[in-house]
Amino acid sequence: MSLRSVKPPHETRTRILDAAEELFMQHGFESTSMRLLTAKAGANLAAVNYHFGSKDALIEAVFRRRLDPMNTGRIAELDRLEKDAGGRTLEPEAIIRAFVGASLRMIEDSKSGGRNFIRLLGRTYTDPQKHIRSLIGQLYAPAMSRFKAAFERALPQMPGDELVWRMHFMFGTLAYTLAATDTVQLIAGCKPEDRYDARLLEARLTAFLAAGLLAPMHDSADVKKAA
Amino acid sequence: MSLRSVKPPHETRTRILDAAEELFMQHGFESTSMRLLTAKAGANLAAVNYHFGSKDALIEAVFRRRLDPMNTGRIAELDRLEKDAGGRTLEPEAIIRAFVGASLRMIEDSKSGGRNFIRLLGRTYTDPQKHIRSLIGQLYAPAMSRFKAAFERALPQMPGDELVWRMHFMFGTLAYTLAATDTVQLIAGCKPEDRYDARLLEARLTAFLAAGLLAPMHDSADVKKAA
DNA sequence: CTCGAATTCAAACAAACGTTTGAATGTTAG
DNA sequence: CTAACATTCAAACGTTTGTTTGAATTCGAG
Repeated sequence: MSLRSVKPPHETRTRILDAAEELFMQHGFESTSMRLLTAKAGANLAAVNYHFGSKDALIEAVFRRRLDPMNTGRIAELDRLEKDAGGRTLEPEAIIRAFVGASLRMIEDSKSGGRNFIRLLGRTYTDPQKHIRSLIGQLYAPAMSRFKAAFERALPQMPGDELVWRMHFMFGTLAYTLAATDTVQLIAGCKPEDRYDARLLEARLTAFLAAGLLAPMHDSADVKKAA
Repeated sequence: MSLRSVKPPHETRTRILDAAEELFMQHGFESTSMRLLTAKAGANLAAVNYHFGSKDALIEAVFRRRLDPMNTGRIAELDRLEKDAGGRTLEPEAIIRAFVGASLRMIEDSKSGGRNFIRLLGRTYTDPQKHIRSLIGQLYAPAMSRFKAAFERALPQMPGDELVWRMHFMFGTLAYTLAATDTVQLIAGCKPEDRYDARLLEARLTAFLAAGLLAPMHDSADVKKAA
């Protein structure tokens, strides 16, 4: 009985998930073959089908493993904020920080594959395959409705459809910022040194999002007049 | 000599590009087979390799066909704005409108495949394959540096790295808004009726982006203190 | 140790992939 | 018409894909 035999519960299962996370991020779902994946995981080719059933089921497992804890953490953080505030209404910026903080905290974690996952996730919101998008949507639904309710309380004067759009814009900014690593940075001729100084990025991102969320309402008369 | 024989210069070439645009948008690059693509275009399986050389070269041609005119149009619009303004500095919101306008105008065009292309484009900024991202970056480079210079003139007090980040956020918001069709909308429980009323969307998007661009600077002391 | 379940393994499966080939067809100019 | 070129076509190429199989191996409980 060696020191290492402390009974890892699903060792190869976990190794496969880690390898999948990294390879899916690097090459995408289709371009990652089971042969490359299992080789990287140090497992047999048949291991994926044995442990997960199919490649599609593996993809689903990759997202469930991280997304469920991440979003329950978001909700818990929001609950904590509201409890601390007593009856007072929350600052919109505090709600934003609770949402983006969960993503940015995961990006700092380069030890486990959190960074890989966040970049993979950001790209998957716009994946061509409908069943993948609907899986993501399903995993996000509880947190999203919870945060929408919080924003509605914090911004009672904002029309419902306007809030939905501004949440959409905010979500898009976050997703793209985390997923796109070089495209615009290179174009703008910027050194990517502080790219993932998460604290500085959080300050910049939160300032941008809060201003956008609180932007003065567009004059709908202008829109109709111009039409 | 029938009426139809008015000598279309590259009929099948164009049909292939149109079919590729739609199928790449629906299923992605890898999941779109040459057999399905050529069948939809009404061409022979070998036609793609004959007219373009390879599947990768076809992908490149799909982007070049639309992206080059779109970005030269952006630059021309910006030139026009600056000429009309004489020596006065432009409003940041006007610069934003010149940039997003080109995308939104193309989305209104459902006759030709502009709408398909915009959604495909929005997803491709974060494509896993590096040579695809670098192609996009190369096609965007002239417009991007031109708009960066315009923003620098309009916002002389903003530090350079802050401007780069805020342009990155704006670009991401636009890209995601155009590419993501259902993910967040369904989550938020919103009817997608006015999804592509381009005029209303432009008003909403411009208001959000302008506010974000002009957001009060984050206090870097806060960032360092918290660290 | 022994048995039965869980896991790993090498090998093979049929299907689909992008690409190439060489002949057939269509088009244009002399 | 003929010659030369451009395009289309059916067929086949060699790889690679995700998955399955059945035997070998490992492992934990009686």
